[in-house]
Amino acid sequence: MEQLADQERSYRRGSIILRQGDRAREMFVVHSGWLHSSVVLGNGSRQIMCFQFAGDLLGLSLLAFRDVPETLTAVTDVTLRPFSRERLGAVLGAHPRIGALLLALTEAGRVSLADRLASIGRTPARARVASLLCEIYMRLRQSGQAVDNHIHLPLTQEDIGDATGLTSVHVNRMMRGLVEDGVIERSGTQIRILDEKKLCAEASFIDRDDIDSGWLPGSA
Amino acid sequence: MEQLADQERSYRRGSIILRQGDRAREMFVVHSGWLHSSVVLGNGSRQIMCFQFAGDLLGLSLLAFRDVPETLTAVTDVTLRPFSRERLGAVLGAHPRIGALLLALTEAGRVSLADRLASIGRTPARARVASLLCEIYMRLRQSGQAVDNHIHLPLTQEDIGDATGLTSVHVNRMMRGLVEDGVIERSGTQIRILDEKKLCAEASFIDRDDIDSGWLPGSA
DNA sequence: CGCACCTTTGAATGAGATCAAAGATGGTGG
DNA sequence: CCACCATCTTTGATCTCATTCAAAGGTGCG
Repeated sequence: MEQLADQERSYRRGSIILRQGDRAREMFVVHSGWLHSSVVLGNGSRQIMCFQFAGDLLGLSLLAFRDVPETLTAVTDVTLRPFSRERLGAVLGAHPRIGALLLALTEAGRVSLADRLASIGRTPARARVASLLCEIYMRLRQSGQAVDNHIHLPLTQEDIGDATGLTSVHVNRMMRGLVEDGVIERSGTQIRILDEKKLCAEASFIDRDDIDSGWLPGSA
Repeated sequence: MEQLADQERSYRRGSIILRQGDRAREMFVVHSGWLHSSVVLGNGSRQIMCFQFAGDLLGLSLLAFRDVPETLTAVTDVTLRPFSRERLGAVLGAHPRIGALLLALTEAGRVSLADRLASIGRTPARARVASLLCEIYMRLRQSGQAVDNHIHLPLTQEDIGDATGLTSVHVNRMMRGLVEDGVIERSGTQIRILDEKKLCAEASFIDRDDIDSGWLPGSA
C-alpha cells in the first residue's frame, strides 16, 4: 500500500521537518523514530499536539491547506519516506479503498486529539501527565515497542509540559508524585509502568477500540 | 454530492443525537441549526470539542470506531439528514474524488481542533473566550450567518466554559471584561463584534486558508 | 404570574505558575 | 579516558489566576 513513497530521508534528533507557515511540499510516512507536531503561539509558548511513531503519516494537513499549520519536529533521529500530494491523488483515484482507509485513520487521529483536549481542558495536572504517559504507553505497546511494562521516553519535562499545558516545574512534581505513589518507576529516559490500572484510572483514560474497517468499499 | 442522505429528521434544542459509548448506526449532514460534540469524563465534567453548523458532517467517527466517542447535542432545534456507512462506502467506491474531498474536510476539522487545543493549553482565560468567539464568528460569517458584525450566540456561559476549559463564573467575568473594553457588545443571545482586530489579536487567532482542492483526483 | 434557569457579584481558597538556584546527566572534544 | 559545558532535573518560596462557594438579580417560558 505504501509503495507510493520515494526513497528514505534521515533527520537528526531535534530537526524541524516542517515549520508552521511554510508552504507545504510533501507528506511523509514515518519509517523509524519519534516525532511530534506542535504550534507556537504569538506569546512564544508552545503546544504539542501529538506524537508520531513508525507507520504514522505526517503532514496530511497538506490535503486541506497550502500552508503548514503545525511544526513537525524529530524527537529522536528519524527516517521518513516522502510522497507528494499528486502521487497520493493518483493512488486514491485508482484505489478508493485506500481513500476510505485514510479517512478512517484521520478520523481516529481527530478523536485522539479530542481525548487530549478533554484531558487538558478538564482534568488537574497529575491526571494530564498520567494521561499522556498512558497514551504513549498504549501506542508503543500496540506497535511492540513496549517490553515488559517498560518504555523508552525520549522527552524532556519541558516537552511533557508543552504537551499537557503545564510548566516543566510542575510536570516534575507530578511525575515525582507518581513515582512516590508506586504508579511508575523512572531511571533516565526509561519508564516502567508499575500499576497500569491506577495510571489509567487517574488519567480518565479511554481505551478506544481498534479501527474498524469492515465497511470499506471493495479493493480495486 | 450529498444525495446520499435519507429524508430529513428533526430534533429539539437540547436533544442528544448520539451518546458517547453507544453503538453507532449512522452519520448525518446538518441541514439547519447548531450542535456541539462533547465528552463527559469520569469526574462528571464536560469538554465541548467543536460546534457544527448547516453543511457540516456529524458522526464521521463511525468510520473508524464502532462505539461513538463523543456525545452530539443539539444547541438549537436542528434538522439532520442521516446516511449510513454502507451508503457512503458505495459512494466512495464510485467517486474517489469525494473520498479525497472528505479527507481534506476531516483534516481541516483536525487542524481546527488543534487550534483550540493550543488555545486551552497555552493561553489565559480571556484569550480562550476571545478565541472561541472569534472562531464562531468567522465560521458563521463564512456561511452568511453573520450580519453586520452581529451574531446570534445560543450558548449559556456554562457551555462556553465547557468549550474553553473554564468555569461559567469565570467566563462571565471575561465576557464582561471584553464588553467593558469595547471589544464586543451583548444583549441577550446577540453579540456584536465591535473591534474584530483586537478580538483576533487577544485570541492569538489564526485565520486558516480556505480548503485547497486543486490536487483532487478527477471526478468519476 | 411564578418557576426554572441563567447571569452577575463578592469573598475565600487553592492549584499551578513564576522566580531562583542548586544538583545530575550526558555528550563532546581534548 | 577524563574534564568541561550545556542541558535537564530537582527543590523551595512566593505569587496569581482561576476555582469554589454562596447568594442576589434577570429573563423568558409555560
